[in-house]
Order: sequence, then structure tokens, then C-alpha cells
Amino acid sequence: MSLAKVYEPGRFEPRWAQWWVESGIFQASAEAPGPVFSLVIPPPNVTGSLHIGHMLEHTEIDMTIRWRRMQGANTLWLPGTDHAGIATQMLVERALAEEGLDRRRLGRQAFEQRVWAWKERYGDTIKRQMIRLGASCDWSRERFTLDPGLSRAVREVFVRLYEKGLIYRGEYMVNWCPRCQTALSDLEVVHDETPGNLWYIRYPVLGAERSLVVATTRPETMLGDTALAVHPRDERYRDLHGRRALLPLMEREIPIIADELADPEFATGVVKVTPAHDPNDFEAGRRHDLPKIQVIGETGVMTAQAGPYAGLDRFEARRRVVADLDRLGLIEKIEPYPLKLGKCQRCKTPVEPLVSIQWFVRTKPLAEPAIRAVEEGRIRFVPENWTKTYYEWMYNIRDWCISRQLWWGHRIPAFYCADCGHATVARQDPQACAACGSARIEQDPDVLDTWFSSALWPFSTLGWPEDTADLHKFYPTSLLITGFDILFFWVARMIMMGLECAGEVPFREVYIHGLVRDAERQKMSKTRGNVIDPLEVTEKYGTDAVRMSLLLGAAPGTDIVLTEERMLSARAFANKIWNAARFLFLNMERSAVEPWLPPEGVPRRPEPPAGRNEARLEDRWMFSRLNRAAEAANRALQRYRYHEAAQLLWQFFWHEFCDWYVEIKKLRFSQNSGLNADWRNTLTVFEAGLRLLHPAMPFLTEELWQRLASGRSERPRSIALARYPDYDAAAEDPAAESRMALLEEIVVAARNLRSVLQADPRQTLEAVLYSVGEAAELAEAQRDILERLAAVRIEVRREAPPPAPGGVLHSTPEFDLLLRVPRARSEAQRGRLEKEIERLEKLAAGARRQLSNPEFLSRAPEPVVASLREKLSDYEAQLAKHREVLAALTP
RNA sequence: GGGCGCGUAGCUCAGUUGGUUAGAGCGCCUGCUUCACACGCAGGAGGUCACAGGUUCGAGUCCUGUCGCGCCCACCA
Repeated sequence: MSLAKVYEPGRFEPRWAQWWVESGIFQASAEAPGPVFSLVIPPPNVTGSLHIGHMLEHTEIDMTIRWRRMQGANTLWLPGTDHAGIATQMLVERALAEEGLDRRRLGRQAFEQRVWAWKERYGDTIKRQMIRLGASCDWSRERFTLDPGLSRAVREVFVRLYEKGLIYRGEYMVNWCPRCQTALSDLEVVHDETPGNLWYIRYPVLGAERSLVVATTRPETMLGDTALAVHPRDERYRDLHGRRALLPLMEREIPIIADELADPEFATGVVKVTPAHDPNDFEAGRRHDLPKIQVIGETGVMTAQAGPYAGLDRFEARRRVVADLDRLGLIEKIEPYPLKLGKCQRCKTPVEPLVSIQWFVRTKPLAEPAIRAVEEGRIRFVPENWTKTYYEWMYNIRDWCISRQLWWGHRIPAFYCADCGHATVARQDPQACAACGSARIEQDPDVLDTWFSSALWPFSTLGWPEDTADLHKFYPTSLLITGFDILFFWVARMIMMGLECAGEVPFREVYIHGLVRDAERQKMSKTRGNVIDPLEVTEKYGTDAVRMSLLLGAAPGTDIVLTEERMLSARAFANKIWNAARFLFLNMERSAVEPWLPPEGVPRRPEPPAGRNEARLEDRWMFSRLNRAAEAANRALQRYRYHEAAQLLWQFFWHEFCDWYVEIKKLRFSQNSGLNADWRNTLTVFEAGLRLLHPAMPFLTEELWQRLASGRSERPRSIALARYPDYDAAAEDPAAESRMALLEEIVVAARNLRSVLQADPRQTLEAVLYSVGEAAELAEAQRDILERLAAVRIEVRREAPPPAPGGVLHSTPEFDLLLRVPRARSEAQRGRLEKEIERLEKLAAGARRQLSNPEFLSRAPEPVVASLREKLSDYEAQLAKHREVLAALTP
């Protein structure tokens, strides 16, 4: 039963983590009766060790799911263990590089085998990490992307959408990453402010003695220009509509077109049109039926179309083009011009807009129901201001490019015919072209965007497209907890796909947590090197402490700053709980108290001591406070206010239970022995406190609870299966709470005076309590508590204090407390009195001012006025007393 | 360019619908190794709630503007 002096999480955390998983206590079942709570969690970052941001997520998820379970819900958690594509691709490429292998030479099959091997290996690591972090995951339901079920779901969705015309193949301008060699969706392009130039280039107009000056940030693309454009109503260039210009360097004739693409306000008002390398120009090219000349290739190297520049890198080509133009005297001027350069989210290579044939999802028809679902409240965002961001994006949504030229992922189920060119899209691999019957067909080598399969997670994991029991029971899930960084990537798309495929929203609520930042408020990122490794800090401070420190900062809508100090103080809290338990256990042994766990139905009212009718004040107070803490904790968790829950539990356990209740109980334990009412009440509160804390600090509470419960076979196997304490109006005891508050006030007053006197803490002082009200009666009734906690011997007088009491005095409206000391030492309180008088005068003046305002008296609600009047009279009474004491001090 | 958010104690942040003396943790100061805990106990100092107006009997809280900071989205070359 005895505990180590200091809380050592490493001793027991791994054991419980293991046990929770092995014992299957978190298993959910479609057959189980009762309420259902299920959630979807985002995938951890597969490319590296688990990020601390994920730990926050896991903590909130784990806390929620434990809490719901303790409330009796059948809880299911769909772990986003992995998702195809990006992350794995990077992981594997890194591995290949280490082995000195080139994926192009390796061949697709060998490459895929390696990926699979890596995923298998890595999936396990993630699992272990999550367990260690306290994830109460229902592993019986884990489903990897590797699962053929998901592949089947992906294919089913693709074919369905294709048949409905919601997926199409088309020539489009896509963002191309020359390094990754793949198309990117708009969302995967990040815009960086980069210094650049605006080059003003002169294009001679054919058959005229003038030239047009065009400003561009990308001179090398001029090689692919197929027109110049001016605004139709721009008077400066009206005469040039339909004329032709000469494209320098390439010596090609290009038309001058009138198009709104040109902004008369910007630069010269003339813009070059490069349909093959700019999205706007691409559109303009369509409007005017311009040819597209691709001068930059897929690797970022100039193509044969670039004439003399063919074979050059795009940036080298830029330098040459500028130099050559300059030599010809065609550079009008060069201005520095900062631009937002689009870069690949993964490798930061500047993205090249290229025309190519890709697969797209037509998003508008999918977005409409997804918008309605939120408008109608079928999905709720917490905090709700994210709703606006969601609408903003959904209303302006653009078609989603889903084909990726990667080697890993779900392959696009389209088969192209070598004879007629028809694309056959089918659920089963076709043997022949659906159009001409030719057997010469080949599957599209591209794979789907990883977010395509991720979007199906909420239902594909439940067995869709089969009509499974799981699907009926657990879909829609109750909650998704995630970061805002994947709101569009993942959340919005899950909503669209859920509605389209499963016919219902995938989740009812979306809780969006903050971003974890380091002490310098920097976003954690691997490149900055400021990533906190969750396993390292959990090792150092304990999982419970790290969880607690995350929760304390997790106010919705704000970033979370994680610092060593915060984790240290959280560890101190864990240690406090540990030592409170240690105290109880040691005293149980000392007083020959058998291990005792309160009965399952926790008593709402404390038990009176043997031979008495009424329970002790401290017990009545503590039970009432416990009840309130339970109420507040439940309410906070209900509203996803994790920080509130954490703070309140901290306050309750440390400052109410430990600082007051246990301190008072020391008095009782020293006076009696054996399992009596005092012990039963104490252990009842302690045990309930552990249950209250369990969702936040699962390891510590499980460890202590198991020790309490040792040998009690009739109890649940785990604290995780016990009931979460809830509120009961009948358990409120406001009388006890206000009496205890007054008692605390008296104790603090005495300690305060002792401190003023710099009294030796071990010396018992003589005190007199003057009161004509409740305080006198209370002090007499609770003399033992008062005398012990304040280290005084107290005399109670039902009268007002004399003007020269002979000691130091603490006055309140309820009572006056005197500590008897020689006159010389009572001088110590002079400064304190003067300060107090000043403070009270200010307060009284403010109150008087407000009370003399007729507007206030006539307009403010009566209770507000009454309470202010009462306050004012208290201030005045206090002032009078303090002035008297001060006067008595002054000779 | 559009949208969102932030500015409260030395630091990191809470502060629910406007109503007592604006809170917590860390740090700081004083005293204490009191037999659960120095990862502790007791006491204390510290804030014109960014600034300027407005609404109101009453504003940290609501409105407008200014300054400073952050994030997201967007095809202006």
C-alpha cells in the first residue's frame, strides 16, 4: 500500500497503457445497447515522430471519450492511423535515398512492396506511441488505409461520382511541382512573399513606329507568349486592337487583343498572354482561341518550343532572356517588385503552372448540401466562428484536382484504350474498352490525392459500401476533434463525401482546437527545430502532467503555448495528488484502517461521527464542494471547455481537498483510529476526486484507484469503467459552504496577523474573537479546527472590541480578531492599517458617489442598489473600527 | 485585396449573457525542513484591462475609429 515519496510516472504508466489495450475495456460494439458516442480523429503525421500538436488532440479526444464512457455511453473512436499518399511517399523516398536507391529504377512493384513494408513497420510504432500517450483507442476497430475495404470504398466512390458526372477528366492549368513531378491542388500551394522584379519589356508593333511596353514578373515565359492584351476601353491603345506585334527573341508575330485581363491601372496597361503558363492567360487564351505554347517542361527545364533556350533550367533561362533583351535594348526598366510566389507545400519548390490533363471533382454540386448541413445546424462548429471560415471557402470553392503523379496511393480506376482513346471507368478491372471493345487498354498510372481517400474515412472505416451494423450504429459519429489547418483539406471534404455517399453528415460537431506553439509563440515545425517530442516530455514529466499542461492552455480559439514551466507545474500537481494519496495510505496503516473503497453509489451526504446526529462541518462542506466540482466539470466538458475543466479540477483537488479538508482531517485522524465515519467520508471524497480527474489524468488516477480498490472484486476492473461523478441538487449544502467560508476567513485573518508579527509558526498565540454574530458561535463550535489551522488559542467574546485592545487586530464586518502581543509589537500593524483605511476610503467614496446619482437609483435594478448600500455601510463600519485602532496606537 | 482573430499582473493566459474589491499558473518578496508533499506550507507585492471616442445608471465585456501583432483565403501581370 505504501507509495514512493515522489511521483514516478515511469513506474506505472507503461503498465496501465498496456493493460487498457489488452483488457479491451474500451471496446465498442454495434450490438451493445445504450447511447452511442463515436468520433473520428485525424491521422497522426506519419513522416516523423508524433507531433505535440497531435498529443493535444489525443488528450482532448481521450479525455472526451473516457468521460463519455464513464457516463455510460458506448464509445467508438475511429483512429486515423494512416492515410495514403503524401506522408508515406516522403517517408519511403527518404528511406530509399538512405539506401541509395532510385525509385524510377526500382520499378513500381518493388517500390510498392517497400512502401507496404514501411507502412507495416510504421503503423506499429504509431500505435505504440498513441498507447503510451494514453490513447484509449479501440484497437479492435482500427483500419489502416492498407485495408482492402478502403480501397474498395475509394473505387466505389470514384465510379459513382464519375457516373453522376461529378468527376471529369480535362485539360486544365494545374499547379505543377517540378521536383515532386506531380500536380498539386490549390490547397497544396503555399504563397510566400518573395522579393522579385517587374521587368518592363518592349514589344515592337508591326507596321507602326511604336512599341508596347509590357510589365512581367516572369520574363522567361515570354517565349511562350501568343498575344498581347489591352483593356477594351483603354483609350491609350484603342487604335491597336487587331494589330500585331513582334515577339522579341522568338521573332514570332502575335496578335494584340482587347481583353479585360489587362488592368489599365496596373503598370503600362498592356499584358502579355502566355496561355500555357498562367491561369489567367489560360482563360484569356480560351476566350480568344489562342495557341498554347509550352516552353517550360515538367522538370522545370525549357522545352524545344523555347528555341535557343531549350534545355536550360527555368531560372537560368530567365537570366538569359533578360540579358538578351537588354542587349537588344528592349528592356525599358526593371523595378523591384515583391510577389507572392506559389510554392509546393511539401518541398518549397516554386510551383509551375502547367497545362495538362488531370482528373477533377466538380465541387459545386457537392458543396451545396455541405453548406446546407451547417446552415441547418446538422453540423456545428466549436468555436462557432469557424462556421464563417467554412462558408467563405465553400461558397468560393473551385474544382478539385484529384490526380497525382505519385507512385503510392489509390490508383485511378480509369483504363485508356490504345485504339479509340476512350477512358473506361469501372468497379472491376475491365478486360476490354467499353467503347470499341479493344483489349489494348491500360490503367491510368496516376493515383488519387491522399485527401480523396481521407474524405471517406468516417464511413469507409465502418464497412461502407456494405450496409453494416456498425454503419447503422455509429454513423454519423458524434464528434470530430481537429486543428483548423486541415479544415478545408479534410473536414470540408469529409462533409461533402459523407453527404454524397453515406447520405448523411459524417459527424454532428466539429471541435477545432488551437495550435500548439513554443515559448516564443512560434508554430512548431520540424524545419525550425523547435518541435517538442511528446515521448521525450512524457518521459520527463509524466504523461498525465503533459496532458494536464496541454489542457490548461487549451482554451478554444486560442493558441496553446507549451513551456517547460507549465509542464513542471503540472507535474507538481500530479505529485500533490500522489502525496495526498500517500498521506491517506500511510495513515490508514497507522490507524489500522482496512483498505476501503466507497460503495458504487456514492453517498450524497456525509456520515455523522458515531453517536452524533449531524455530520461534521468539514464533511458537509467538502461533499457540497465535490458536488459542485462534478457539476462544473461535466458542464465544461459538455461544452469542450477543456481548460475550464482542468483548472477547476486543479482548484478543487489541491486547494479545497488538500489545503483545507485534509488539513482538518489530520486533526480527526490524530484523535481516533479504525475505519470510522471520518475515514469513510474522506475516502469517499478522495475516490470521487480520482474519478473526476480520471479523464484528464488517466494513469495516475488508475494507479491510485487500483490501490484503493485492491481486493475488491465486486468493483469495476478499471476506474475507466466507474461512473463519472455527476451533480445532484440534493447534495448541495449552502449553509455548510457559507459557514466554512467564514471559518476560512477567520483562519486566514489569524495567519495574516501572525505574518505581520513575523511570529514563529510553531508558537501558539493567544487570540480573542470579538463578534456579536454568527462568527462567535462558529468559532466556539469549530474551536478545534480554528486553533489547529491558525496555531492560536482562542477566546470568544460576544461584544465589540475595545478601543485599545492590546495586540494586533484584524477587522471584518463579521468579526474582529485580536492577537495578544506586547504593545511594541502591535506597532507592526500601523502601516497595514493605514493602507487598509486608504483602500476603504476609496471604495466608500466610489459607492457614495454612485448612490448619490439619482439616475443610478431610478434605473439600476433594486438588488444592485441594495447590495451597494449594504457594502457602503460595511465600508463605513470598517473604517470607523480601523480608525479607532489606529488612534489607539498613536500615543 | 477579402476574411478571421489578438492586445488584461514581469511572463503565459482565463474572464460565459455588461453589475461586489478583474482571476489562475509561473516568476518575484517574507517566513518556515510542521512526522503526505520544498514538485511543499503560510503570508505578501504587482494591473489607468493597447489608445481615443461613443452607448449605458454602470463597460475588461457592446459600438466606432486609431495604433501594434498574428493567421487564413485570393489569378491582378
